[in-house]
Order: sequence, then structure tokens, then C-alpha cells
Amino acid sequence: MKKNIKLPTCEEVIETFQETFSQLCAEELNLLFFNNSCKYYPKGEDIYQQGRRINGCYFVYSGIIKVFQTGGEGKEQIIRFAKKGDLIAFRSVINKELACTSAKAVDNAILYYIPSSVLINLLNSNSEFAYQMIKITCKELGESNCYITDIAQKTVRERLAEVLNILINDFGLDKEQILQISITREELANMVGTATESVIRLLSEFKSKGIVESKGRKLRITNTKKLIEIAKTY
Amino acid sequence: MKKNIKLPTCEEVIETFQETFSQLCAEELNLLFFNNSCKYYPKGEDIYQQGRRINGCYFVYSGIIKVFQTGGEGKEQIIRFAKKGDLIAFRSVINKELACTSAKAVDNAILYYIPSSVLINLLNSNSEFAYQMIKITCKELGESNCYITDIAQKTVRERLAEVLNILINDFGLDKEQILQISITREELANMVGTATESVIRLLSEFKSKGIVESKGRKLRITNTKKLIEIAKTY
DNA sequence: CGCTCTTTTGATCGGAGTCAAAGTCGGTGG
DNA sequence: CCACCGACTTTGACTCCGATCAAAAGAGCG
Repeated sequence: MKKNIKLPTCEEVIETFQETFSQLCAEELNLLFFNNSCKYYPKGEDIYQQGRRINGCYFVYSGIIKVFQTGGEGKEQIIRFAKKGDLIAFRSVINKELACTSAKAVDNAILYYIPSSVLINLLNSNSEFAYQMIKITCKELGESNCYITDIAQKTVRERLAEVLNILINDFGLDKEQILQISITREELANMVGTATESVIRLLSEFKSKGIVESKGRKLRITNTKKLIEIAKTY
Repeated sequence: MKKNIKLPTCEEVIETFQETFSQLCAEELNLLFFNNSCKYYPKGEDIYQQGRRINGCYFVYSGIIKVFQTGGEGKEQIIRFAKKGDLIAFRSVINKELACTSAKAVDNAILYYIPSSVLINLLNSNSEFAYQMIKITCKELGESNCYITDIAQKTVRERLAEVLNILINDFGLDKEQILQISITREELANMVGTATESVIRLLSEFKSKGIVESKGRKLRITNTKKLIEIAKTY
């Protein structure tokens, strides 16, 4: 059952890395990727856990990673799904804090581990890289702030539509309009910040309105326009 | 009626600035503060508005600034209160986007304006400053993420207690245990993400439990321990 | 094939939003 | 100085969205 997973070479990781971070020169890249510390995380495997000490961050070479927080009652709130080209856990590394999120592979993934010291040295020595990192962080911050307003003011229906739009943007639809991320109803609920049953009921409603279709975990989006309308995104 | 406001000298601004950003050398500081573009904003005055183009950011020399987003129905969600030593609006500057928040002085304030080009040049040339900015941004990002989880999972009662704790931390209590920020019930509601009436009812409840007292807009916190307990902060 | 996890639907309950109205406070001007 | 005005606060009544509980049906997997 266990397939032999081919891990990428340093060159392949570097190439992917450069699509996001183009500011680094050859020697800096070599510093970053000198030891090929790639690791394969099969679907369902934990990457790091909230509250634990963390000694580095991870560059996503492939796969999909769920980044989430666990609230008091043990319910998870999904902060985002990270994919190829994303860096995760750097926030805790930079602030030298315990991880304030957990991360788990929801699709077979290959991650490249970057020790704290390497990241921090790079940030301190290469201001263009630091600038790129600020931009990424600011982008995430803007999204988080908007999401606070949404979750505080919008109805669950509006938020579900919005989350679907975000997923469509981030992971796309194939030629059959099927959303290219496999996600459970519960995870959808944990993004929206609601109960699983509420998501199910609203999806039924969307189905009856001809906005989506679903067979099992495959979601076909048949009317993206209406979805945007419902989400009331300005 | 209008008092003569004494604006600070460059030296005074620089001194305050260095309490947060100690990485800059004399010439960089001079670059940043060469023209004394301080401005006084009386209580109630707008600083910048959501959706507008923004050409610089602001360093808070004194006073209290409300940073908020306006949702679809015109209701505001307060993202944070900025005070002495804080930088506001840099997120939009760095991402070169329209302002995604508005800001307004809720207490007479003096702000120093920093043009985009100056900030961005500095970020690109001084990696220690860039690193400091990343840290600040990451800190805000962590707080925003936690707040998403809270608002999605906690009750209004828990969130109100938490918001009060945050205000206590940020603005402190005087010797009479009175919270050192003057805030309307509506603003409290807009931080918590609830209706004004709900805040009032819960404050009454807190009063009856001997946790707070209030005369007008003065809030005396008589039992911080209980407040932390209610907030269920982990 | 049986076990478990996920999805779906139904019924019920309660937290919190909305609407309405009265009370309070502070400031302004006559 | 006092009366008035507008903004803010408080309380009550009602409604409803969405959470929770319960149970059945379906899907995936060893």
C-alpha cells in the first residue's frame, strides 16, 4: 500500500522556492537548502502542534496543509490552508513564541524544514528578503483583519459563500467546475466558524438554488457569480 | 475654547520613536524625521479612511487612535486601539493597497506622518529595521488569528471579559482601578463584535457580580481575577 | 462483511440581535 | 443659572439564527 515517495532534489526545491522568493542569490539559497531536509507527510499526519516549542519553519513543496487553532472546548478553527510555495510556522519562529497554531497534512505533502537560526540570519542579512517576508506577513494580516470583521458581522450563509470563494481562488476549479481541494464538511464548518450541521444545511440550500452540486467530497461549483453575490464581498 | 497645542520637536519625536525602534542610526533617523510633519488631531477627527488611497503611515506620538473596519451594513469592527509608540497604516503602505481600515482619534492625538517612499526605502536598506517591522507585524498577526478563533468560538460574555483584559493590559488602571481609556459602550460592542445592548446587559451582570463598577464612561475594575476567569484565556 | 467515520435530516432550545421607550449625562446658548 | 438638546445608556419584550442533541443513512476501509 505504501507507495515509494520520491522526494525532490535540492534543485527542485530551490526552483519552487524562487517562485515566491526571488530575492536570494545562489549562495544564500545554498545556505538555506544545503542539507536536503525534505520530509514526506502522508495525508492526516501532524506537522507541528499548538503550544509546543518550535525550532524552525516549513516550506511547502507540495500538498496541502491545514493550519488551525484549537479553542477552549477543543474545537478547531482553521486559519488557512497552505499549499505549494507557502511558508508556515514562521510567525512563531520570528516571535520566538510557542506555536499558536497546529498544522496537519490534509493531502500528501512534502515539506522542507528551515531551522530558526537559518531563517533569522537570512532576515537579518538580506533586507530584500526581509522586505518580501514583511509583504507576505502584511498580506496575511490584512486577510485576518478582514476575516475578523466578517465573522463578527456576517451571517453563516454569507461566510460559507465567502469561504467557498476563497477556496476557489486558492485551489481553483477543474474543467468540470470541481473544487480542487478535498475538504470535509466539518473542516468547512471549522473555517466558517460554525457547526457542521449548519454547513450541511446551507450546502443543501445552495444545491437547491443551483449554485453547487456535490457527490461525496467532490464539490462542483455551478454558479460562482451567485456565490460572490451571497458572500457580499466588497 | 481651543487650547494652543504644543507640537513636539523632532528630538522629542525621535526619542519616542526609539523606544520602539532602536535599530536606526542618526542619519536614518534624520531621514525619517527631517521635516517636522507632526499634526495634531483633536478627539473625534479622522486620520484616514478605508478604501482611500494612502501615501504614507503614521507614528503615534501621543493620544489614542481607533483603527477599525466598516462592514457591509455600516457597522464598525474595531481592530485595535493604537497608542504612543505605535505605527499605523503601514500594512496598506507596504502592500501598496487601498486602506483596508479607517482610523480616528478617540483622544487628542499627535501623529507624525511618514511618506511611503521613506518607509519603504528604510525597509529595503536597513535589514534590522525590517526585522523589527516583521516582528511587529507577526505579533499583530498572531493576535488577529487568536481573535478569529475567539470570536468564532467564544460567547459574547467571554469575549467582553477578554476585551476588558486587553484594554487593561494596553492602557492600564490608575490607583483607583479605573481603566485609563475612555470608551463608549458602542465602541466596546464594536470591539467585541456584538450589539451595544448586549454589552450593557453584560456589564450590568458584571456589576452585580462585583467585577466592575461604572459611573458614566469611567470603568472601575474591581476584580481582574474573575475577569480573566470569565474570559477563559489559555 | 462489519466497523467506524462522515453526511444528512429532524426537533428543540437558547443566546444574542433588534426594536422600542425611558432615563441620564454633558454641553450650549439664552 | 437654568433650560434645552442631542448623544449615550439602560431596561424590557420579542424574535430568530444557529447550536445542540438525536438518530438514521451512506461511504470508506481493513
